[in-house]
Formats: sequence, structure tokens, C-alpha cells
Amino acid sequence: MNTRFAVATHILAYLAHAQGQPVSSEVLASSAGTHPVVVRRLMSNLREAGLVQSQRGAGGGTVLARPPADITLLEVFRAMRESDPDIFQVGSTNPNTQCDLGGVMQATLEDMFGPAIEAMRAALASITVAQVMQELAKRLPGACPGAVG
Amino acid sequence: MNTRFAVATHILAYLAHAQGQPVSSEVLASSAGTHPVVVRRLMSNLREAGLVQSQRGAGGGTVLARPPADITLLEVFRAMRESDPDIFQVGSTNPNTQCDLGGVMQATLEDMFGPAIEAMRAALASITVAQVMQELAKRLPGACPGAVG
DNA sequence: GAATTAGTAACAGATTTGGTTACAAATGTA
DNA sequence: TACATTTGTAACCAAATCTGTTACTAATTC
Repeated sequence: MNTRFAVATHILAYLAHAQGQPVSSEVLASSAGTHPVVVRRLMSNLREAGLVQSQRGAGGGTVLARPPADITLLEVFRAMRESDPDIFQVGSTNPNTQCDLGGVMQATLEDMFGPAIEAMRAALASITVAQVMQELAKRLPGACPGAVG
Repeated sequence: MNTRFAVATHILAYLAHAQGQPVSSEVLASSAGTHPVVVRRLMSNLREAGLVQSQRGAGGGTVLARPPADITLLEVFRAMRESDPDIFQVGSTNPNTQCDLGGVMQATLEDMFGPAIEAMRAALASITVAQVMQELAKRLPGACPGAVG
């Protein structure tokens, strides 16, 4: 999952840098050091989340669906976790014993984690893809010719 | 991992309620709805983290090593993740391409996540096992006879 | 010495993940 | 139209991980 998130952010930063020019999954995979199909799988999530748009056929590829300054890392994070209900969904314990401690424990932990989760959400929501791209540009002093890289 | 954390917190809350009386892995496993060996495995981590102490032999079991008000959920969380370096250690991408975007991306993301991680750590550190136990007690109006339960 | 309990290794089954191949569908171009 | 390109997706494999379980040793009490 950490890898998925890193690759997704990598991809979005690349697309932001491409400024509306479609980029193929092959190019993105090469930049991210993975397989094109892996990129397309991730892209499927990002597309459902409304972060990117793709076009098939020759000259096709993927572009950002919204301005990079409007896409937060929280959205990216969520896009990677569609299936899972939430980050800190505490796994259920004690499913079937006499007393319902398992359920109560789960509800209690979820409630007590509320502030922790909210804190992290807020922090993630304060970072945009545009900021990531800028920070990357700062750190890549022309090291990668012609790419974000 | 979510399950491990939930079970660990479950165990610690139980031990806090036991007030220094040793509790066997069998009792804890029964309460948490898992297997005694699973409990002992988790306990191994908690012991290394200095959160509990165990004693073998008849009448043995595990007790809290410190007052429950001094044990934070952040410590529990860390005890469950000894192996992993950190929660949001972003997986490395692009290990070996011409340009070092992978490494730069990883460093960048880690830096940008800093505030998010810190926010969550702070929130977790503000919750103690004693608070969890109290909250549990509130929600279990004698439902579980003689136990936390 | 017997009973009890933790500590730990080892294994099976389920789940997840990443990489890969394969192929259909869509799209641009000659 | 024919062909090349590119996405979308299914299917599969290998590796890793996690949970439950069995089995055994070590320690401790009675």
C-alpha cells in the first residue's frame, strides 16, 4: 500500500509537470520503475476518484482532470484505499464470545482514534500535488533530462 | 496489523483492570477471541517494549510493567511495528533508473508527510491505556460478568 | 515429581501484493 | 480500410504476510 501511494503521487506529479500533455502508461511506468500494467491498475483508481482522465488509442494517455493545486494528498490517499473503509479501521476482535467486549472495544478504539485520524487527514489535506511537484523540481537540479523525471 | 493493534490494546486494558494480578495468555485469548499463542506472540513485542512483564509457571501470567496512566497508545502502536521503520515509510519507487527520481520522490514525500505523521503521533501519544480502560468500563454496564471483560 | 504457564519454533491456510502475459476495445494515421 | 498505438481488464504466478494451530522446551509452584 505504501508503494501504491508513492507511485500514485509520483504519477500525479509527473502529470502535473506535463501540463495537459497526455502521458502513456509506459512512460510513467519507466519513470516510476514499475510495469505499465501496474500503472494502469493504479490509474483505474485515480480515474474513479476523478483525479485523472485517460484516452485510448494512438497518441493517447492520461492527463490530470483538475488543476494540480486543487488535488490534495488526502484525495490520493483515499483513492488508493477505496476498498478499505478507513485507515484505522481497527480489526474486530472477539467476534462471538459470551460478552460483547469485542464490539465495544472496537467502537471504543475507533472513537478514541478519532482525533488522531482527523489530525492526519487534515495534514494530508493541506498538501497539494502542485506543492509536491514544486518541491520535486527544487530537488532535481536538472538531474533528469527532460522529465520530472 | 490493525488486528494486532486492537488485540494489543485489548490485552493492555484487561491487564490494567486486573490491577497487578497476573493474567494467563489463555484467559486473555479467550477475552480477545483469539489463540493463546497469538497472545503470547504479541506479548513478546509488548515485553520488549517494556510495557508488560511475564512470569512462567503455575500461577504465572502477565502484568503491566508500568502504571496504565503512563502507557500511551503511541507506545503500543510502536511496539506492534518494531520491524517496520515507520508508519508512512513510503515504499521506494524507481530503484535503479538513469535519474534518481525514485530516491528524490521518496525523500520528498517523507518530508511532506512529516507534519501528518507528527500530528498522528501527537494524537496517539495523548491517549493512555488508563483512559481506554475507563472508556471501556463506561460502555460495559456489567455486561461481562467479572471481566473487563 | 506433577501440574501449570510462558517462550518459541514450525507449519498450514488465507489474503495481499507486484510483476507479467494476454487479449479486447478504442483511437489516430496512412 | 488496414494498421499501429494505447488503454482497460482479466488471469496467473511468485513472494510476502498474517492468523491460527500444534508441538516442544524452560521455568515455576505445589
